[in-house]
Amino acid sequence: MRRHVLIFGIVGGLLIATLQYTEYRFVVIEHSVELYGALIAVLFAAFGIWLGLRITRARETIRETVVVREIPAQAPAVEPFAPNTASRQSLGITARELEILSLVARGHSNREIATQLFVSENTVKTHCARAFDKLGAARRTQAVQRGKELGLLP
Amino acid sequence: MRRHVLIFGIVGGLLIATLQYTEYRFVVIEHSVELYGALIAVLFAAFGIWLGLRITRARETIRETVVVREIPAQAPAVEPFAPNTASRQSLGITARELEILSLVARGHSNREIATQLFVSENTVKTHCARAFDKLGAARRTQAVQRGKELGLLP
DNA sequence: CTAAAAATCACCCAAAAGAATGACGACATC
DNA sequence: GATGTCGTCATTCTTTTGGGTGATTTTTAG
Repeated sequence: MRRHVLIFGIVGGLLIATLQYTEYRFVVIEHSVELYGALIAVLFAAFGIWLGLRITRARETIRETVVVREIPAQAPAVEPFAPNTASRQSLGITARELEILSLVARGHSNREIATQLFVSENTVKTHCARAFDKLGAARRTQAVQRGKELGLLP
Repeated sequence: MRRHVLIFGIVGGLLIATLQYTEYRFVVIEHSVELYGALIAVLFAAFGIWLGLRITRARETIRETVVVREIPAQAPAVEPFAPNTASRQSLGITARELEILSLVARGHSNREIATQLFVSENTVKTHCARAFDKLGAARRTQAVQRGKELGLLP
C-alpha cells in the first residue's frame, strides 16, 4: 500500500522530469506533441490497468466469505462442487491454498497457475508446499489424491 | 482498497495542480502541453481502471455461482471399477501403460512404481511418456485428470 | 490500534519428472 | 521369415517440483 504511493510518486516525478525535459528539448524544436501525449497515455493506461487489477483482486478475497447455503440439490446434472469445509478447516488449509490445489488437480503447472492468478511462481510454490505439508503429501499427484479423498476436490 | 482510488485521485489532482503551476512558472508557450498531457493521462488511467475492473468481473461472477452444497466426506462405496476399454483402445493405450498410469494417479513417484513393478525407473518413464503422449498431457497431473475424464481411472 | 494469520515474493539447492533418442528381445501374425 | 507391437532399458539434457529459510506486506480479528 505504501509501496503503491511510493511507486506512484516516483513515476510521477519521472513524468514531470520528462515533461520538463521534453518541453525544452522538443517543443522548442516544434516536435510532435502527439508522440509525447501517446507516451503518457500508454504509461498511465498501464498504471491504471495494474491498479484496477489490484483493486479487484483485493475485493475478491473479501468475497470469499460468501455463500454457503443449502439447496434442494436434486439435479445432479452439472454437480456444483462445494469443498468440504470441515476437513479443510480441521487441516488448517486456507482458501487460497485450496484454490491453488484445485488448479494443480486440473493439471496445471506452477507457472500456469502463477500466470492465471497474477502472482509469482514462487508464491504458487509456497502455497503448494504448505498445502502438501498439511495434507501429508510429498508430491502433487499425492496431494490431489488426498484432496479428493477428503472431499476437498471434485 | 478503496483508498487506492482515493489516493490515486488526490495525487492525480495534485499532479494537475503541479502541472499548472509549472506552466505558470516555466511556460512561455501559448498552449499548455502539460495540461493536455495530464488530461489524457487521467483519461487513460481511468480507462485502465475501468478495463481492469471489467477483466476481473467475468471471473468474479463465475466464482459467485460456485458454492452450493456441502459434500459428505465419506469415501465412495467400494466399487470395483472397470476401466473403459473403448476409449482406452481408441487411444491406443496399452494395458501396461494404464497400469503405470493408475499408479501415478495414486500419487506414487516413478521410483516407487519401478520398485513396485520390478522394472527400472527408465522403463516407467518411457511408459509414462507414451501414455502422456496418447492422452495429450504434458504433466502427470494432467494425464491423471484426462484419464479420469475418459473413465480410464477411478 | 495492535497482534496474529495469510498472502506474497525471493533465493538456493536437490530431487524428480519429462523430452528425445536409440536399442534389443519376446511374441504374435501374416 | 518378415513385420509389427509391446515391453524393456540406457543416456543425455532440460524443465519442473519440492524443501528450507527468511522477509515483507496485506488482511483479519481482538
